[in-house]
Amino acid sequence: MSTNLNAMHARLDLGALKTACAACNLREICLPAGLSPQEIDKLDHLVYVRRKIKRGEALYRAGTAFDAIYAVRSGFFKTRVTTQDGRDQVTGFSMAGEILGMDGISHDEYTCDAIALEDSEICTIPYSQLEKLSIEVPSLQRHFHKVMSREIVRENGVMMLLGVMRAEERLAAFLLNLSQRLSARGYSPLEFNLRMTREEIGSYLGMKLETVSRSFSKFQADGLIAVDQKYIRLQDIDGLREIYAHHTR
Amino acid sequence: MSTNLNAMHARLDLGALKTACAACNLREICLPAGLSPQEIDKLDHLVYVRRKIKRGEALYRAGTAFDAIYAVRSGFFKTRVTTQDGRDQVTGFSMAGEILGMDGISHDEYTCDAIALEDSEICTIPYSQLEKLSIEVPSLQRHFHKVMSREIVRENGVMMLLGVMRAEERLAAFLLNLSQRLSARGYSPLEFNLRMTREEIGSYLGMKLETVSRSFSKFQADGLIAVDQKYIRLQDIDGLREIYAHHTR
DNA sequence: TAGCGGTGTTGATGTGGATCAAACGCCGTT
DNA sequence: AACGGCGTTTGATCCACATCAACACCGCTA
Repeated sequence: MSTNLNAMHARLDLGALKTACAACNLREICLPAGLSPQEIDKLDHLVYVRRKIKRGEALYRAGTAFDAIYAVRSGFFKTRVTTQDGRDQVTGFSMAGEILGMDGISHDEYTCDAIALEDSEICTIPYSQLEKLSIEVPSLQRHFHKVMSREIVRENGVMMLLGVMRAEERLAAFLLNLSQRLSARGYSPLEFNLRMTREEIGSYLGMKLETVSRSFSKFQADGLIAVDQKYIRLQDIDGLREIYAHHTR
Repeated sequence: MSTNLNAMHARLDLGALKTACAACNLREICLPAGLSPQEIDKLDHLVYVRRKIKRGEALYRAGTAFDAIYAVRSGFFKTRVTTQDGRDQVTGFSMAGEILGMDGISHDEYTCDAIALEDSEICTIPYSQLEKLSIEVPSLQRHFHKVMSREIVRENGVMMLLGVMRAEERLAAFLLNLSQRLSARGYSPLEFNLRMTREEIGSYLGMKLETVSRSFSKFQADGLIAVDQKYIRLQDIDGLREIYAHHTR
């Protein structure tokens, strides 16, 4: 558990189990966004467990008792809901700095599964303590509300995708969204490796993996992107935007 | 403004502009759910504006400044998001006791339109005051979090609808959901009048109005429901459940 | 009482993407 | 180096739903 040779992050914990939002380079996009150094310090006392989740493992599963929300420290997750009969819908992909588990608040149990798509690390934020601290630190309360609200807005956007857009528009929207989020984290907005399979993309976008694959091929043929397995390079981002905006027909 | 001859609710305001959650028959399903009488009393000071919205009018629109959330007192709303090019997606329908406007928190402006589908009445809950009161009344904070979380979960369900279910399954899910919510409000779960058009149902469910109409006719032919324009009677609710559960194929 | 616009139903036809099927590349295993 | 399995690509075919079109109905207003 304390094999903290994970080079990139070793400086952050300095041998302590306790994490340090104050020293985390995600603090501007994660839960502490907008807090003062003093306030972040308080939050640090709350986020006391960092946990590693291996690729393929669940951070939590639908039906298990809710007691914490999670911040993705590193890695990549999908969330999905499943029906009795086993069909499932990917409801989102989460990357560093994003918050997971808010679906659990409503009924004191999680309603979806959160599965790591690569070896990942998360910070545990016990909900009861978050509630308490929100009372002491109004700006934390406000920011947490914003995080939840943002999730609502994001899901509205997905409903739009699924409800009115056609296959290629959805995929263009998906790529542009990924690009933008990677960019906000200091990565290249123009080239990246997908962490999910075609099938997972399809599930998220409400289409079959074959259609995802075909659309990728089409985009490549049209010079919009270069695809090599999971590696994607956006070659004509305006072209993609045009496809995305073009839910005119 | 004070033509409070609106028979059903006149007893509630007794000539005062101030609303009274304490006396509201929706208090068990609305924002005050779970609060003690003393706490509800505090909330009452906050919910000081009740407003009437006529059928077709907007409670708020995307892009306008956010400063309050709203509780539906009576009536019926749809929320929708619209793209530049005018296509829109109905993201939800709201009835008495449900909360609107939480999408506005994230970026200090509303991101969707909330349109009354019949003459309606809403309670305004200024957000800044809700924030303050949440600090004083932890159970209010908790319940508000639950309300937001429930919205996230609801939207997950819609994503499931849109992503993996076929037309008749979606419509069955829609009817069962309406039935359940009406039932929770003391109305008959077996017969009701739709407040929205076929087109609005279709937009919500990601299908065309013709398909909605055809599916209604199919259900009727199969003896599952009786349809007479907006009037719906559920005749075989288990049959509907079977269709809904049957996203096996 | 007629006319009219918004809404709903139903039929005929078209099509985007699903389904079915085959083959290939990549990767870890033996 | 051969093997098997998973993920992906691509082609052929199918079908659920969209689209196009005509008409019916209902509540208005005049």
